[in-house]
Amino acid sequence: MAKTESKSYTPSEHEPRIFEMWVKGGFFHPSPDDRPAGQRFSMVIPPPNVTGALHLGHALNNTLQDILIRHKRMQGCNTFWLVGTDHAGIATQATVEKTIRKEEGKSRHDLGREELVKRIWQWKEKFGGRIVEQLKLMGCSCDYERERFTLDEGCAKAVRETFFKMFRDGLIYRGKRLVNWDTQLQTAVADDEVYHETVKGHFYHFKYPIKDAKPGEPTHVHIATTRPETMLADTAVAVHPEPDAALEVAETQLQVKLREASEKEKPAIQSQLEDIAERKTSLLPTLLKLRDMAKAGRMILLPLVNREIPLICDEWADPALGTGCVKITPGHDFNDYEVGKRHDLPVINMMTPDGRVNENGGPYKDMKLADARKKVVEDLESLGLVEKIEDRQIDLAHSDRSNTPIEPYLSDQWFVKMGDLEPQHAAKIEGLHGAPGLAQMAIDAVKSGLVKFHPDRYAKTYIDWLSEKRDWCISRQLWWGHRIPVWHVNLKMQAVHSSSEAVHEQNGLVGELRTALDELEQVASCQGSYCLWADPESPPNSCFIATRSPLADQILRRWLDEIGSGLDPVSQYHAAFQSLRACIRKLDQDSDVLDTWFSSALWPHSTLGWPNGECKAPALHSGESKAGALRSPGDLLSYYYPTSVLSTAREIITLWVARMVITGLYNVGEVPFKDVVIHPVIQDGQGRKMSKTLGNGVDPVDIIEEYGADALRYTLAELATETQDIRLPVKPKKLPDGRTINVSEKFEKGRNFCNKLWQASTGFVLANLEGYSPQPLDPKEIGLVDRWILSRLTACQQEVDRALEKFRFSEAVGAMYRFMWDEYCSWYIEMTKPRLSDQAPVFVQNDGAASLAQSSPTGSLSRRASAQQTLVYVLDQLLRMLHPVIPFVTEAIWAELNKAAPRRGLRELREAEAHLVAAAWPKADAALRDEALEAQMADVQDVIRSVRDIRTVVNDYRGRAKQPSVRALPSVTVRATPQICEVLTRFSDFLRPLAGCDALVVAPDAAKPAAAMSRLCGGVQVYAPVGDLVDLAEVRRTDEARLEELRGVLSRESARLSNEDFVRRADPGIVEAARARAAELSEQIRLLESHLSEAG
RNA sequence: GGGCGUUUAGCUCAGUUGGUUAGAGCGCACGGAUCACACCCGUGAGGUCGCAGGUUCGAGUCCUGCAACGCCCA
Repeated sequence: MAKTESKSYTPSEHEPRIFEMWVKGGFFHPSPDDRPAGQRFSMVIPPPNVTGALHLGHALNNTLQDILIRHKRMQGCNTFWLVGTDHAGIATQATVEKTIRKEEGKSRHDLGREELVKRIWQWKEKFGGRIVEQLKLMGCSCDYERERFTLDEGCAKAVRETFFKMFRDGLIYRGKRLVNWDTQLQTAVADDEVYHETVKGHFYHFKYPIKDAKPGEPTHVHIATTRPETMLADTAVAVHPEPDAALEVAETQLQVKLREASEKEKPAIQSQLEDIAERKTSLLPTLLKLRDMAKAGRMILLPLVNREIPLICDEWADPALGTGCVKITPGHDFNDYEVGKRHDLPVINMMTPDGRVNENGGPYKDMKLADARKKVVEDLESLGLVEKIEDRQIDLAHSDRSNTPIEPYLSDQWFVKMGDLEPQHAAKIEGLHGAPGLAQMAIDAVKSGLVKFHPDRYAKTYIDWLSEKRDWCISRQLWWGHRIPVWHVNLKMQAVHSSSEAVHEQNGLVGELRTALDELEQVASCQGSYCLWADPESPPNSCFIATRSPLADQILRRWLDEIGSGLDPVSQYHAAFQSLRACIRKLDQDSDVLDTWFSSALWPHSTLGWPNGECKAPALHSGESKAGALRSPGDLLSYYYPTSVLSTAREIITLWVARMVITGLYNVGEVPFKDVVIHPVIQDGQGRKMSKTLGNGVDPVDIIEEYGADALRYTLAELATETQDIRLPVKPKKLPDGRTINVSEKFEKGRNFCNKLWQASTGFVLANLEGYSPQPLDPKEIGLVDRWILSRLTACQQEVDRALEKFRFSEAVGAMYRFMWDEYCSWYIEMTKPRLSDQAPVFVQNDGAASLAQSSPTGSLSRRASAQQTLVYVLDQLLRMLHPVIPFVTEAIWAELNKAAPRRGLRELREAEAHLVAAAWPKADAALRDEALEAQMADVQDVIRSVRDIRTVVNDYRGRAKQPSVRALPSVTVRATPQICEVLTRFSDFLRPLAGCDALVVAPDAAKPAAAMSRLCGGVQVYAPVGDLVDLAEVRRTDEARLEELRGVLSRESARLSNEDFVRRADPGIVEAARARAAELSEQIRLLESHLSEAG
């Protein structure tokens, strides 16, 4: 029958109350104190998207962070882990908009900006707490009392201040750029919010008529496109300046490639070569003529819109592709935009923000792009200008957020300058600290080692990306986010005739405006709140005002209100307002918001209270803050900044890590963190990303429910090697309640580990503590086995320390696993059993030497007592070491251990700390390491394994022969060198029970029993007479096989040694070891041969 | 197209400065309800270290090339 009582560890019985205890105890909520910088440890969590739920990647990342912070907390550091979420602009707005559309059938425009933002906040309040709740379930020791949000007041302040500073420093500018436009959400989306997908499409070949074609000249130019409707905005057609040379180059390259290609690739290359040869005869003459015509400045009549556009020469037109000519649409294609810049072509936009044709599309105005495409093709067809339409696979960019195709779209955007500035300009910017530009400053921080990546190869990703120094587009056409703190000014220009007059007048008006703003600042006591900038790219009647504070905005808004209803003559602002009226015709607040990464970039210092200039920091007292409230920000910043470690995924090294370094240096003057840990990506068993659509995702909360938080953490930490991907085979599991969840049997290892620890601790150690009375011990004089486990404990501690130091989580966990499971449980605990049990004397009585092993310095400590004390001490150390990885079960055991054995230690006895979370990290005591003893123990283990092996072979045989198996061998004889015999004798106490034999004879010259099975290990021979139990002829085969194997090994070894080069050139130690090995092998072979011959 | 990574047992992965007979967990086979633990204990089988060259006395490890897969950036 199954056991009625389950004693397994049940995580759900412990986790909630333990977590509550930690939080109530204030262990996660530190206060700055007098600990020096070296004893402070802080981290900021990579803020998860507020709309999201925790996925396995978060679980991994937060496990690693929690391991780090718990480790440092136990080492006595003042530890602070800031938690919070990201407002995730587009993702959140899209989610809420979708809900509203579905539930109320309304668009954001129906609701209006204010209402939509209100709704998103409501939604955030309702669902935004989910992530933090999940972190709590995982046991993460974040400071939940200081939770932050990238859109909260403190972050808003930091965002405004940063924007204003950069604006003032000339690092922010406005420009017309082609952006990835999402016509559904009507916003620009960043490159990283775009994914590419191959779809079925067509390649349309059109003919454009050439104006005034002369005899002998082509009458039409042939172009091909996948997006016919964009022809409405064509501003040129390009042909290669040297089509003949270009074809030659292409041909030569292909020939080289053909020579080196594998047979498989050759046909494809061959056909490409044929194509080029064909082009040289059929296409090249026309291209050459067109080239000459382009040089002559000839024009093309763009059909349908009937516009004249130039034929130009540009290398973008590849004579080896398509028709050899290419239409140029700078307003709707990224490559064409570059061509347009080179040739100073006009840029025409033919699209409205919602993806229709605008007024530039003439008759096609208001049609959806897809409809316009059909109509354009039809109309060209009726004009006889369509040559052919091919089917083709097209790589199409899609918006990550709406899954609609991206349209390149020309629009006004704000940018941060990343590249190097003019030296005089750079020198004036304090925040650059002498660097030539923002990107370079961040590159230098890594190159100089101020910031280190782990694994260090990721520094390359970071540096390579920053080295492109591409400007950062920071505006998003959304409503959810930090509004760009800029006002657009339309100046009251008079009608002027020349551009120089206009600039002159602009200068004058801008000067007046500046004076008026200065006056406003005076009256409102907000000096330095406005920054004025006239954009040389914009028309002269415009300029921009950046505002530093909400107050600065309120004043401008009030001015607008009063302009509508009449200026208030008694207002303090009256005079300044009048001055404004004199120079401003129109004033609008910029409607865009900032890229979410702009606020994330400030996260490490904005959350610690930057900018603290105006913060009247109250004294910091623990226990009086409300969640979310920011207390004494200045103190946190000076105490915890720079943070210690940042742990994150590699995909945001560029988007986030690089930008945090930039703003940290720019705003605070110090890097935001010293070490960046990049963790691997978790994939499913087939190497695919986990995703909702594939349904292969694993929900950490499901894993916690199934296996416990510790099991989740253990397994994830063990997976965290330095590789970049890790695979986690996923399989669905049906729950009793009908739900199906994804689990992975990998987590069973974590669960089993926790259970094993629980069983060993509560079921064995704690169950054997009756009469526990510790005394100060001299570790040198305690029992051999105790010394052995202490030596192994020390080795493990050293390994764990080394691994954690280098952020090698998997190694640390592996070392602890092996120590706990193999050494503590499988060997040490088993070896204490004879000493703890009442039958212990049975194993010593006939063997005087054995008492040596158990002698204590004073003789007053019984064998049972010393075993108890060491068991407890090692468990104490083990729990401390494991706590950062599996905090719940260790804390649960700790409480039990404190009840049964509150005082513990070796040389000194101490009262254990009440809670493991705040207990001291165990220091490795090198004096406890005894490698000679470990080697002796290895011999003992070998003998034990040999005996067990013989017994298994015996029982295997008996099983097949339908005979009952034997529990222990009747007798075992061990022959070995006198030294080893002496060791074995000292350990003989537990040798017999562990090996499983009734009688044991150990002597260098012990008589070999007849009809014996043998095992050889090292210099030890183990014999067990088994003639009564098995048919020896049957068993003989294993010895023969073993003999064959040994001969093989010996022959390889001998060959090596007979190689003169090896003996001469190899390290002498290696040669010596090889000789010793060969000698030992020869001896083993000799013994085995004689054993076999004796056995007949 | 550029960069990075991976390829070792049926599966998931370790393998340090090149040097014993290449390891672990799971799975598999056999044995075990012995008084911590069947989420367990004991024993075992299972590997031409992706392929081809090279360096070296010696290569899973270093170098070159190739292949497959994955990720990032264009």
